[in-house]
Order: sequence, then C-alpha cells, then structure tokens
Amino acid sequence: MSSKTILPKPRPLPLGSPRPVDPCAACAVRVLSVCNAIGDEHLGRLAAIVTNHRVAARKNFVLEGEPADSLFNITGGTVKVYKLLPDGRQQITGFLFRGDFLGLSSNERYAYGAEAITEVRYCRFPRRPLEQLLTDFPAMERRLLGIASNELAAAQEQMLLLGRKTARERLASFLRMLLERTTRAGGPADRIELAMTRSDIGDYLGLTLETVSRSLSELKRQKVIALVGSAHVTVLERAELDRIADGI
Amino acid sequence: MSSKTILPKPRPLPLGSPRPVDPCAACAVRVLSVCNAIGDEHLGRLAAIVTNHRVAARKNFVLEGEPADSLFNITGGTVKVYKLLPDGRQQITGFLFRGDFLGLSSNERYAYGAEAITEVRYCRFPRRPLEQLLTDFPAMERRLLGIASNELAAAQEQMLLLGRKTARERLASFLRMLLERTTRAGGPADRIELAMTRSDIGDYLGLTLETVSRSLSELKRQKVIALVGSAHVTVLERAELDRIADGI
DNA sequence: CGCACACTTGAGTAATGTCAAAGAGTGTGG
DNA sequence: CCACACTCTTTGACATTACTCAAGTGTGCG
Repeated sequence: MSSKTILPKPRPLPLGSPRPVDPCAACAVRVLSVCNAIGDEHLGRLAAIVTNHRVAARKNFVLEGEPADSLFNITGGTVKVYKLLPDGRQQITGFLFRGDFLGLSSNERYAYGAEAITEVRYCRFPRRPLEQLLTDFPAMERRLLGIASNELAAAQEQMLLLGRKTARERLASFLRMLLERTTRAGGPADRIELAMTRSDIGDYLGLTLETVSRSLSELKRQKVIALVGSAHVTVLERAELDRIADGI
Repeated sequence: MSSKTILPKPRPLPLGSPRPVDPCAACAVRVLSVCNAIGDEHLGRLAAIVTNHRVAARKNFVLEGEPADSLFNITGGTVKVYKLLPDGRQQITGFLFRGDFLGLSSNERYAYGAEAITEVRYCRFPRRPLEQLLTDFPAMERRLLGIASNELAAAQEQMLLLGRKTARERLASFLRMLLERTTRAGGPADRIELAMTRSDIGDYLGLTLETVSRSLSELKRQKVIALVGSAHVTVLERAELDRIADGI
C-alpha cells in the first residue's frame, strides 16, 4: 500500500470555465472505458468516488480470497490476472492493458489475483458507491453488461485454445490477439511489444516457458515473425499467422 | 425448426382469479432463472415476448455464425455449448441444465453453437424486445449482470482446469461440478447422472474419450467413485474427490 | 435376438514437460 | 566505465503424459 497515490478531489473552478474539469473529464482513457457511458455533465459523480493509483512492477494489487470491495479501470501499464492451484501451478486468465476493466465478481471475495507486470496506473471504484452509480445511470450498467459479454466471448475463445490447440497454434493465436489489441489502440499493424516474460506467456497459454520459446523460434525459423531482442515481435506474414492460429 | 411448439398467448381469465395465470407465472423454473427478477405483477410483459420450444436430442438449436437475435432460458434437459475449429476439433465451453441462461453476446452473430444432448425444453426471448424489458426493469438487467459475472468466474475456473490440471484432476473437478449442481437443485449429494457421452466429456475437459474412460476407471479402481452402468456415478469419497480436483 | 453405438482396455507414438547448461540482456556497485 | 551478478531466454537431451490406432466388451433399442 506504499506506492499508491491518491489524486486530490475535484476543486472549485474559476468562473467562466467551459465545463467542470475534474480528473474524469480530463481522463484520456475514458473513451476506451466503462466511464464513457456516463454523460459529461455527471462526471463529477464518478470523480467523487474514484481514486487514482500507481503501483510498481511485480506488485500484486488484487489478492485471491480477499474481500472483493473494489473494481478497477486500468489507465496505464500491463496487468496479469491469474488463478493458482495449492501447489503453485498458475493459470493466467488474462492480460489487461490501458482501458481494461477488472473486478466483476459474483462473490464476496476475489476469485483471482492481479499483478502489475510493468508499472501500472489504475482507477479504483469502491463497490457500493459504484453500484449506486449503476442504478442512477442505467447506460453505465448496460455498458458493463456489454463488457462482461465481451469477456465471456474471449474466455470461450481461450477455452478452445487451451483445450484443443497445439503449442504452435496457441502462440499464433496469442500474437494475433496482441496485434489486434495494439492495432485497435492505434498502434502499428505489424509490431508487438511483449511486456510479459516467456513464463507468463506459458502460464497464459497452458504451456511451459520452454515450449513457448521453442514455438516462437519455430515461427521465426518459418519467417512468419521476426524477433528483435526477446520482447519485440514483427509479424512478417499476417495471413499465415491467422491460418496457423485457426488451425487451418 | 420442425420439432418446436409455440405455446398459446395468455388468454382472458375467469373473474375472481387470484392473479394473472400466464405461462411465466406458472413456470416452475422461474425461481432458478433470470425471470425471477421481474415482479409477479409484470410477468405479462415477459410472457408477451417469450415463446416456448421443445427440441429432440442431437438437434442443434443455435449455430455458430448465425445472427444472434435470440436469448434462451433452458427449462428442461441438457445442452452442450461448443466452439469448433475448421478441421472439426471441438471444445465444449459448457453444459447447460434446467434454469440456465444462454445467449449473452457482444456480437451480431453467435460465437458458439448449442446442441440438445437429451430432449430439451427452452424459452426463447427475441433480443430487441428483451432489451426493452431490461431497460424497463433494471432489476432484470442487474440480475443478468450477476449471471454474466458468475459465468465469467466459471470460465476462469475452467481455464485453470484446461491449462494446468492433469487428466485425473480434470475428471475429479468435472464430477464435483456436476455434484454441486445436482445438490443445489435439490438432488442427492452423492449420485450423478451423466447425460453426455465420454466423447462430450473429453471435448469439455480438453481430453480424448479414451483418456476420460481411463481416468474414470482409475478413480473407480481407487474407490473414489463407483460406476453403475456407464452413466450413473456414485461418489464414495467426496473429500478425496475434492482433494484430487484441487490438485492437493 | 441382433445390430448399433458407446465404452473399455491395450500397445505404440507423438507432443509437451522436465532437467540442465549456456547465451543474452540489464542494472549496479566498485 | 567496466565487471559482475542477476534474470530471462534459448537450446539440447531425456522423461512423461496423453493421443492414436485397434480390438474387444457391454448395453440398449428396434
């Protein structure tokens, strides 16, 4: 709890300001996130309950089994969400980036942990006040249902990957997913930055880090991708990557 | 589309009836389902858009890629929800039973298929009218968000299973899940009826049907379960089953 | 009763995991 | 500024789990 910082509450504005300038109104991530479902004129309601935080790489900021009394909006950095078996086996259920939402829970307690891979910035919403906000702004609840539906579709796609794809197909699917994400965020259409380790990729794809490394080397040998260092991937043959990912 | 039957619309009631008796008010499954979020006095709104259907075993009633213009509530029987790879590999993402909901979708089209394993009865909600209903009854939308959150938690649990558990652990987890379902539905605490084939179980657990059979035989040899025929399982050592399922 | 269909079991194979060693990249302290 | 130490990655050799192919055994239905 030492590395987080709380932004000041919105303060009175000089007369003549065009509209309230509070942390949420100024937020560049809003358009990507659940917060966009609330009208400009009511952003103060959101700003009143939200706190802004920053955590260092490797810090766990959600612990499996802890009371689930917060929800989060990632505003920067990369997060891994994971589940553990008692003997330490880990399954990463998702990587989160700028604009992603975290914390939907049916339960009293978190059923997963979340760890910052890079330095991460996020907004925290206390559950009860947020629920009141959802009641007052049905558009926000509708948006949240849409987000949940999206995540459910992604989870089913991941089950197909974990249950039925080969190591090579899993890697191709993973790279494609990252490519789609960065492209949608306005990034380049053929370059990926891997913020996570081979071990994390393995824990996401249900493989060992060695198999991840071997599969990447194989894709590289076949000139589907190129590696610059170990974190920069350039996709040379996008169509071929898609074919491999779909098991064709 | 031949085997489905449409129930008649609610009809005028004799004077003095205690309250409207329409298909939804009489529905025994309502308490288990999303429909319970709507007050008795407004059930007519629900009944006005819902149609009741019955499909034979082996019939696909949702096809991957078709326009996603309906949502479903299963009122009887067992359903498998699955995704396919182009070469025919199949991943079952869930089995649905009485009271389960199907059809949340972020997309214009279904990202999965649904097939009746046994004879199945279900209610169908056309998407647009249901969305209007969700707008008019926020409690129903809240309930749907809860259902989605539950499914998301189950999907993450399944990712852990598919990515990190051994065949034996997967089978134990599967049997435990069925046991919890039947227990919650008021069934016996130690008996399970397997409506699906070994092949379906394999497609759900990311295994082949032979590995499913071998793992079941192993649990039987170790006296954790007993098999009566091939569809009836009796759990002899529940605590041991839990230990195996959790990888302890 | 016999024909399907599903299930079980065995033998050999293939894919991925495990263990080990060496190389590459990065940050720190002398 | 360099050298060392640490971590991550790659690659190799071998082990293991689960898959494939195949034969044989129920079991339920017409």
